[in-house]
Amino acid sequence: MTILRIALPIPKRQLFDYSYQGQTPELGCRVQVPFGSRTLVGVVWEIAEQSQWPENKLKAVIKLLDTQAVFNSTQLKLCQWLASYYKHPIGDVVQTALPVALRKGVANQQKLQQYWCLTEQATKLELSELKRAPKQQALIETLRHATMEKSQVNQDFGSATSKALLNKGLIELVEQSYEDGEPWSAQIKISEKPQANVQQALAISSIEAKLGEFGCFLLEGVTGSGKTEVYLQAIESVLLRGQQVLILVPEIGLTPQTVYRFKHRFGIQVGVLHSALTDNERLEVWQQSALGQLGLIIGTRSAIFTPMLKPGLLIVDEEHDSSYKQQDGLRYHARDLAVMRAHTENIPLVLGTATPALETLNNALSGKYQHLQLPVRAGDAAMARQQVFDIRQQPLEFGLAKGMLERVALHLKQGSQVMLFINRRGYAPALVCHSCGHVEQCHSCNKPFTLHKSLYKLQCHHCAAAKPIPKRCENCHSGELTSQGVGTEQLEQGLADYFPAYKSVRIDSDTTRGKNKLDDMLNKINNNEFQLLIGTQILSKGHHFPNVTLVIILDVDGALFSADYRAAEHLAQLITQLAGRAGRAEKPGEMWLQTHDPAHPLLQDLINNGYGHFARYALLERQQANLPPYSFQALFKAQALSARDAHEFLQQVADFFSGAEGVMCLGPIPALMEKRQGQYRMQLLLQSNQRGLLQQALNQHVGSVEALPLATKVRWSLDVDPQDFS
DNA sequence: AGCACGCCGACT
DNA sequence: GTCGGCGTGCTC
Repeated sequence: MTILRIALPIPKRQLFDYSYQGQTPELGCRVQVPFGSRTLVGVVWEIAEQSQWPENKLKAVIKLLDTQAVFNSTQLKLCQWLASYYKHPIGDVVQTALPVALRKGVANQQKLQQYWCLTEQATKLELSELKRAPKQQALIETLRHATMEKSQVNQDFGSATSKALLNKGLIELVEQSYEDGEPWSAQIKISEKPQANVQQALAISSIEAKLGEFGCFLLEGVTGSGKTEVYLQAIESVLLRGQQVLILVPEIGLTPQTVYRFKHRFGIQVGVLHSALTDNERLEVWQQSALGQLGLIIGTRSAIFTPMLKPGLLIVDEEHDSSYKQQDGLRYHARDLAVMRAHTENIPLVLGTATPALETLNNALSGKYQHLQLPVRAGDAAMARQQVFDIRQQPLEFGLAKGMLERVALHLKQGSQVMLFINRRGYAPALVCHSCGHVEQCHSCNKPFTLHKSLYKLQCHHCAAAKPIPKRCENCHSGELTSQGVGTEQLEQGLADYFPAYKSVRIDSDTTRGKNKLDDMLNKINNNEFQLLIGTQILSKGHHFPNVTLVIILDVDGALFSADYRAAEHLAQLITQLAGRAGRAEKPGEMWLQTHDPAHPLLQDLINNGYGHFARYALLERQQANLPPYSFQALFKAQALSARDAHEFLQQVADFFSGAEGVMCLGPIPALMEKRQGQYRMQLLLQSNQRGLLQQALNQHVGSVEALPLATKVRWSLDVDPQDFS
């Protein structure tokens, strides 16, 4: 009898055995199996002759769903690695790696390609007959040159346009198998490319020299130094070899312009994977890539799982970006997985950024990665000059010092745009009673409510809680409630009142919610419709603001004195990214950092010597403090309605690890956010100087942790290489 | 995870 | 008497 050992979407670190009659399937095929009272879709992970499970309790596979495995050998290996490195249940890993449609058990068969072409009637048509329908006219015009895929038409013209033309009998839908279409390798047309400068050429040839084998590159290029051109020329070589390229970009960086740039350069279809796709659209890209029908695939974090028939190159753009680390479930880092993937596929990997993560820089400095540098800014770019502004004993108006307001006025008068950066949404981060000092707090999170004046609400930024703004203090009933601190909303309002002649806009997650809203706003900004730009993190990600000549960061102190040892690194990345995206050669920008500690060594190092120097200094500090990347961490988190349960559970976990060789055990201690959404949160940090020892200890004990009686009572997770300690 | 089983309180 | 609350435990 054949026993199939199945990975099921169940949070247990084990496989489930089923009997199977018939020809033995490949590993990586999906099956439908009975599980308790339900039926589940799982993946054949191992094949055995016999089972540990008593034969009378063994159930049979209901149905084999694939004749060909949905995972190729590379993906099987990567899943295996993920499960073993992150100590995560294999079934859950498989679940994460598979597109939703395939998880549900739909057939993994490619649909027919559908594209629109003109009917005979349309060839005789005078375009002027459609002059009242410009969109239809444009589509006809486009189709006169070439047929176009249905999905592409929907994206570019909208489905209403094609429907109208279909009804008029001017266009028709033609179907064919993707395999019958012209392959992308035959479609490549390289449009004109710029001449690479010396450093770019060196970087390109270094990458090209590694094609066909494993190699990891850190491409460190200041903003505007032409990283993308290096990508493009390396991609070109790979495509011309008939191989595929997978590019990862940060969540916010996947804009139509990014995609257009690649599509336009090579004249081929680009597979795009982002969060807004439907399950079927995602599956389609996955299938096309797996069958080698796409030359280029661009996507966010989870795109790293997309299979390729003929892989040639991996690129992780803005590799320092924190969105590459998944923060729930399987807490993998897409950049680290990319390294593993490049290794198993035997292809090169390029990690590109202006501000490398300290882990990555360390690997480059130690020679593990090849370090490619682009120090010169090409074309019309110039880095904004960075300076600190001492705000000790300075009165602040809506968070801004007087001297800063004067700078703002000056730049506005010169017809430039001004950008103000503050990492707090809302009007004010707290509402305080002036007579008794009581602060309005969210009862589920024990954190101050954020005041949102425009919404007439107090909102908790850690859970969904919100309530009307109270008139009186809930403690002493005094009517003197005052706001404490400054958020984007207050800053915008203050500036709007102070500079009534100029238009202001606020760019944060409150105002950019909704499809294309951010994109619209950015376009309007670059059309000079606004002069005062107030925003959060979002501003630093991937967008250029050539008309901005003044950037002010209001609150750098928070990050300099944070309990999170990565906060300074993130602040430096933010400052450097912002400085690189404002201004241009004939209109260089200036940047001011408001601080109470103008002499802070990290801050001084950053503004005087640049990110590269700062990062090396910060690495030295990490080394002295024995922090990552010089040590290795794993973080157990637990949350429960009672703080005692969470603590008790982690104490038992700590007891397992207390004797582990070379592993230090810190905790259990309350998490930085002690309470969230009504749950008490604790954590236990494990640290070792050797990755191997930490892994060994985890291997030895996760099983026992999982088996603890309390493990079913509290919500717990294990985060290997944690990024976020909140 | 999700579902059944089970043991207690408030309803027609 | 039963409907349903969610604690516990199991699933090949």
